[in-house]
Amino acid sequence: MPAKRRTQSSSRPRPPRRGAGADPFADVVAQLEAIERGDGEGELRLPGDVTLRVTSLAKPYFPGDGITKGDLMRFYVRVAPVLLDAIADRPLVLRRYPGGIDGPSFHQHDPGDNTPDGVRVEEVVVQRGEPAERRLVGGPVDEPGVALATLLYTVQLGTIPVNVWHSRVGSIASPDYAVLDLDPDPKAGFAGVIAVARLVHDALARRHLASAAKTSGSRGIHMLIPLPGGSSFDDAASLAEEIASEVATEHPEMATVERSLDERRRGTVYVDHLQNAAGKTLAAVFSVRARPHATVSTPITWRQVTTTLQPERYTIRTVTRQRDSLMTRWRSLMG
DNA sequence: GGTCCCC
DNA sequence: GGGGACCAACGCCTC
DNA sequence: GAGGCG
Repeated sequence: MPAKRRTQSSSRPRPPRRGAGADPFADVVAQLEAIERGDGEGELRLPGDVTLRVTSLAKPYFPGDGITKGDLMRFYVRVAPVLLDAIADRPLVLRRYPGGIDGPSFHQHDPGDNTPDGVRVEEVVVQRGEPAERRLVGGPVDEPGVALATLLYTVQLGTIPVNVWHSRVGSIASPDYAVLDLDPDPKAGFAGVIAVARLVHDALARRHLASAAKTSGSRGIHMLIPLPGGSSFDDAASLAEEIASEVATEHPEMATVERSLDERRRGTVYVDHLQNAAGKTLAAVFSVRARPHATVSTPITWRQVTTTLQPERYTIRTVTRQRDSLMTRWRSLMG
């Protein structure tokens, strides 16, 4: 059973707050709470006359933390003002955990032929010269009902992390960022990740390149480097390789680009530059990870990239409390 | 988690 | 209506 | 082509 939840004195949705903190989907949160308090099954009414059937909302997805499928859906609705922008027009790759994080999981690209009305499916040219394939695609920014339905449908299927392509339909061959994934050896720990992140940041700054950082939600940091329009995956891959190799060459005690676990020097941080390719995905900002405590990929500032930063402190619960400032932060980092 | 098929 | 079988990725690297 | 890796 889910953990005991505070009973609300009223089922009335909270009035939206003003400014950046406005909560345009408070009513959807309230609907999810009502359905979960009932038998866990129901029909969500979303903006633009879109509806979505949801089931099993009381099912524990993070059993050690009392976090249910309904809690996961509500979290995504609460960060939707930024998350929907981040995934708009991007093909989605599902990783489904139908029994929660302690059960089996599997990947899914093809959404099948029977997706509900209101959920966005597009024919996407996955590989140049190959026939287009059906893919779930993050809803367009000007259709919040479709965008929300598509996101929540993936969760309805048991998806936990929101994994998206680096490019968007309409310019599917052009990633809008390059990514470096900093992943510490167990001996390196997060202090090592922070040190290497600063080195990467400096290497980029020397080239007058901006970057944005977020916790991966796991043990590392994702660094995103916005690219000019029209950049290719080759452009992204070669930039990422150049930066990663430079840092690893200059600081072999701290950083490595060696992919083999056996060959990787202990105590180093793996600077993974190989994810810049068509069809590869990254956990979006505010994606929840299928890990204990429901950790969240959370924007961080350079002032915060210090040894006091503890990535495991960013969870569904803590990020919900700070969401207004965190959403504002990501908007200022990525425009 | 969803779908299809068969009892 | 219930139960059971079956389905659900991929790119890039090194060897 | 297989296996490792993410």
